[in-house]
This record gives sequence, C-alpha cells and structure tokens, in this order.
Amino acid sequence: MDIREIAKRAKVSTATVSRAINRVPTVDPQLAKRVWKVVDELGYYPNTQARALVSGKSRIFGLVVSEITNPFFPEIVHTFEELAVQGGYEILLVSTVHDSKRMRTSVRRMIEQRVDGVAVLTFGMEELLVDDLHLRKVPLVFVDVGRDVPHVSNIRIDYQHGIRQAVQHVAALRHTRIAFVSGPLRLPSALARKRAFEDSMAEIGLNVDSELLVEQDHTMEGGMRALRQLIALPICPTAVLCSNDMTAIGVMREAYDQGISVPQELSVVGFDNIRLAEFMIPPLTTVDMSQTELARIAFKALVSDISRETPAEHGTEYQLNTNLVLRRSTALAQSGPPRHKSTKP
Amino acid sequence: MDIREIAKRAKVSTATVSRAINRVPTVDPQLAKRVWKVVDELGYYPNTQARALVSGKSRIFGLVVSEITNPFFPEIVHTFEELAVQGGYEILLVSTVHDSKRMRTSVRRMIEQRVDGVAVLTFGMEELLVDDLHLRKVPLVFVDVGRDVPHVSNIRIDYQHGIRQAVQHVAALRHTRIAFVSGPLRLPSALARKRAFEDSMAEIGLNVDSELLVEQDHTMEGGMRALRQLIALPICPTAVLCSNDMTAIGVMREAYDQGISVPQELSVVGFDNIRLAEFMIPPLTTVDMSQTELARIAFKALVSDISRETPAEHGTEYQLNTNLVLRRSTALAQSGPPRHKSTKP
DNA sequence: CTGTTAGCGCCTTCAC
DNA sequence: GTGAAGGCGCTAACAG
Repeated sequence: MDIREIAKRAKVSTATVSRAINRVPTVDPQLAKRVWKVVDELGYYPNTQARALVSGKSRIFGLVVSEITNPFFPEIVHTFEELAVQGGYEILLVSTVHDSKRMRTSVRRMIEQRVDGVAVLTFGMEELLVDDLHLRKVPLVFVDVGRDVPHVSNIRIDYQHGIRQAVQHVAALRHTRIAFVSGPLRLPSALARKRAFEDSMAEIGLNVDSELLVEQDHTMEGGMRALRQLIALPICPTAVLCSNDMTAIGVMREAYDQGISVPQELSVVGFDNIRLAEFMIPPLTTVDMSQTELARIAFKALVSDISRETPAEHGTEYQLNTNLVLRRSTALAQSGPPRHKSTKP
Repeated sequence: MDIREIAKRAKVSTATVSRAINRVPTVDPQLAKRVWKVVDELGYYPNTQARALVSGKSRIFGLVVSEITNPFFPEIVHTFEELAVQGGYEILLVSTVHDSKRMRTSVRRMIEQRVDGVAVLTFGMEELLVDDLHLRKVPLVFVDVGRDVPHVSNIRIDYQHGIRQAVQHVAALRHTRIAFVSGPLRLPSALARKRAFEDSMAEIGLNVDSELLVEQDHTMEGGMRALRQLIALPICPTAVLCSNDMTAIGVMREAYDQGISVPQELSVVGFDNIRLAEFMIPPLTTVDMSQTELARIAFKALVSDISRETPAEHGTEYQLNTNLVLRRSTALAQSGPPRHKSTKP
C-alpha cells in the first residue's frame, strides 16, 4: 500500500496526496479531506525511507552516551526522546562503551543512517567522532569540549559553581580532611571537577594532601575501592566528595561494609544528582547537574543548527549550571582527634 | 557521494560495486578489492534509506519498554543493542509511558520506519500494539502475554520459582506476618507475581491477611507509601516482599525515615535483581529475573521469526526462570510479641 | 490549486 | 562474472 493506492482511491494525483499528508496549506480542503479519509481507512503510513531518500533528510538524530546502564543517562535519553518525538524526529541511540572499535562502528551507523545531527553527551571527548561527522557537515553538539571546535556547538558546564558550594558546605560542617574521588582524569569533565574541587579548597585556605585525591572510574566499584584506599591512610578523611553519584554510592556501600556510619563518622557528597540519590540510605547530598536540562539544551542546539541554512562557523556555546542539593549524607565533623585506621579487626 | 561515484572511480558498474559491498561471493576478488579500495579512500558509506527502500527490509527492530528511566530497562536496552549492532540491526527505542495516546504514536513511528520486528518488553500487555502491527505481518515477541496470540512469540516467566524461594526463605527466618507489595494488578506480570506469592504462602500453610496485601505502582514512591500503610496496621508485618526492586528500595527508604532498621526490625525482599540492588544499604535480597537473558531471548526470537520464511502460525514460546539471590536485607524475625504500631511520636 | 514527471541511492532481475 | 536498466515510495519542480 503506497501513495499511489491512496491517490487512486481518493481520485487525485500522488502529488496531491503527498501535499495533503504533509499539510501543505495550498491544498483544497475538500481534496485534503478526501485524502485523509482514505488514509485513515486504509491505515496508511508514509514510508520514511522513501521520504528520507528523496528529501535528503532522515529526521534522525544520533544520541551518543557512554553507557545506557549508567543511571545518569536514561533520564537524558528520556527527555531527548520526548522532544524528538514531539518534533517528528527519531533517535539513533549509540553507546560508546569507551571502546574505540565500538566507536568507529557507531560513527558508521550514524553516517549510514544519514543522521541529521548528533548530540554527544558522553563526557569522553570522543574526538574521532567529530572529524568524520563534521566532514559531512552534520550538526554536532558536545558537552565540555575543551577548545573551540569550529562548527560544533558546545554545552559548557559550570562545575565550579556547585562544587564550591559542596566544599563550603562540608567545610562549614568543620571538616578539614576532605577527600576527593575523581573520575578518569583523561576525561575533560572529570578533570574539570577535580580542578573545581582543588580551587574551591584553596579558596578557603584548606590544603589538600595528594593522598586524599584518589582517581577512580566513576563506577560504584570504583567508589568502593576508593574508600578502602582512603581508610587505609594514617589519618582518615572525615568527608569525601565524589566526582559522580555512582562513586558516592560505592563509597557509602563500602562504608557500610566497613561498619563506618554515614554521615556520623563520614560525610559523603556526590555529583550529578541522579534520581536514585534521593533514595539512598542516607539520602545523598549531591551537586545537581540537571539531566533533563542537558538533554533539552542539546536537542534545541541541534534543531537550531539545522534550521540555520548557512551553518554558523562558530558553533554556539550553551551553559549549564550546577548546584548543591542538601540531603542527609553529611554531618558535623566529630570533634576530637581524627580516627586512625579502621577499627575493624 | 554515491555508488555511482565509486563505480566510476573503480571502473566497474554500479552493480558490481553493490555486489562487492554486499560481499556477494561470485564477484571477482580483483574487482572487489578495487572497489573496497575506493570505498575506503572516499569514506563511502551506503545509504540505508535507499537500501531499505529497494530491499523492503529496514533492518530496524522496534524495542518497546515502559520507561527507560526505570532501572530495569537500561540493562535490557544495552544487551539488545549489543546484539542488534552485532547483527547489523538498528533499534527504534520506544517508551510507552503507560499512556495510550503515546502508544498510538509509538505504533505509528514503528510502522513508518517499517521495522522488521518488534520486541515488547513492557509487562503492560499493550494489546493495541499487537493488532496494527500484526496486521502488517511484523514479527512480534511479547513478555507474559496471557493467552496464545497467534503469530506472536511469547516469553513466559516462571515467577513462581523465585517467589516460592523468597517466601520459604523468609518463612525459614521465622517470619509469619509477611506482607506483599504488588504492582498494578491490571498488569498481568504484576498479578502473576502476587498470585505466586499467595500460592507459595498457602503451600506452607501461612495465611495472608488481606491487609498485608497492598497494591502499588512499582515505583520507589509507591514503596514508601506501602510501608507507611503497613506500619499503621494494628499488627505490623515483620517482613515485606515486593513486586519489584524499585518498590523494595522505596520500602527501605521509608523504613529509614521511620527509624525502622532493616533487616533487624524488618526484612525486605525485592524482585528483578536490578544492578543497583547489590549496592543498596543493606544490599537487597531479591529474586533475580535476568534482564540480559530476557533481552537475549527477545532478540533471538525476532531473528528466528524473520529467518523463517513461512511465518509459523503459533508464535514460539520461550521460558525465563527466576531465582532468589540472598543478600543482607533479611534476618531472623525478632522473638517476642510483634511490634505494635510505629514507636515514633 | 492540481497533475505530470523526474529522480533520490541502491539492489536485482535479466541479458551478455 | 559483469553490466544495463527498471523500480522501491516518495517529493519537488514545473506545467497547466
């Protein structure tokens, strides 16, 4: 069943059917109605492939995330999808899994599908991605890309704002030995968070021993490892800030295993504010970086890039702020001398 | 840049290019090599739209989930995607959001994209979906569809197996007042879980007061509400089994708020075994229903449906088992009389 | 305002 | 084993 079938039954030309379906205003309402009647009766749905082929527009956006199983991303996918559907777009969801072979595959997939734009919300600076896509003039929006990549829009995140709040909050609670568990420092976003932490500490005159800076991988297991490492220190930290919520969850879990109570004996702060943070025990104090807002910005960026017929040579810059959300995983530092080593057998 | 361009440069016909690219074995290796050389040099990628149009195969599978933000699903999406990419398929991810308008949109999207098959892993018995799709002879695989829908494959889940284990585990811990927080009972899967609970209780001669059966919505908030309702009872349960992990997380969170300690004062068991369950505090004892396995079965079902030229008139039946995973959210029931009401002010 | 027509990029008979 | 040609379903000129 195709447009010709409809045309025949509605006794009009295929061109008219096409116009009616696409709601071209110049079509006679009478005819349009006749067309729609047949369309509805037959349950006709236009073939997007044919449409895409002739129009040169696939109406598909690539959405690149690190791993859909990381709770940070589903919210983004959800919002992005919402907007896409609303705007008549489909999404080609791609996970890079931090694997370069996989990433080449992803690029291939996106090009083969002739995506109309790509949002890379992956915090991994997947540069390889850029060139190939950019070559084909596909609108791109990134997060945290360092330098000004021409023609590529960028969502810049103000890590400093939220992280400073977190540091000051913890400091106000009289913590002085404050640890920071970072993500992989080769990721610009992870590096930026760590920098923001250091700067914020320096700002209030707290020094941060290098032993209190542990690099991990943004996973829960990483968080567990980090805490194990920290409590093995001669003088343990009384508070630990984490580069993301997953890490913080891992830290809390390890604290539980070690019999260290949060927040009484150890204050924990996360970053991202994934939905689950609120349901942790205790509910996690964390820095909010709105996933829905991020998705919204990315989507809009793409749409506006597309509607701009002459591609701006400087990709647009967008901003996303971060903010501390107080919950119950932080508390006043215990007075008295810092606890030495784990008291467990 | 298209197939003609390649043909010209490789000094062969477009037919040969097409054959080379599609690895038709009868093509002269010499020519094939020449073609591939040009393809690689130019970074040519075939246009899937054109391919789909002419072949009648989109190589896209629809994957319908309830909500990607429900942690149960990302794992499924991940595995399904893995297999899809491996098999040269793309995924059209669709969330139904339990909204019928939205669901019609989803059907439209899938038909417009001419998906080659649809996996409905949504536990919602979205019947509307079936007819329209089935009419177009799109292979379908469902979870827990009640009756035998012709031509539709079905993954049947053995809830009884895991839930019986859970009940017996809790009973062995000397609990007798055992509550069950179900999902929306209009969902076949939720109903089946509740039934499995009741049957398992009956089997060991434990009776279940209707006041201990609370229906909720499979969300964390629902879990919180459920526990609030349960502790308001004249005689509180000492253990609560939940229809899914999200609910269990909500229950634990509410217990925390109420100052009830898990597992000492209240044992909690979940269902699904989402990855997070292991990282809860305390780690959640739950019934495992493998998300990866589910995705794997669904994918294979679709592929095998497609490869079967003459569609079998009875959709195939698949099986997925469930199993209790012991962690630390259950403990011996406290001896002495059951606690009356909440002891909080 | 409507119809006719020429492709969009590719695959696939069919001759050779 | 290779090439020429037709057509997949639709849209976008261009005539009328």
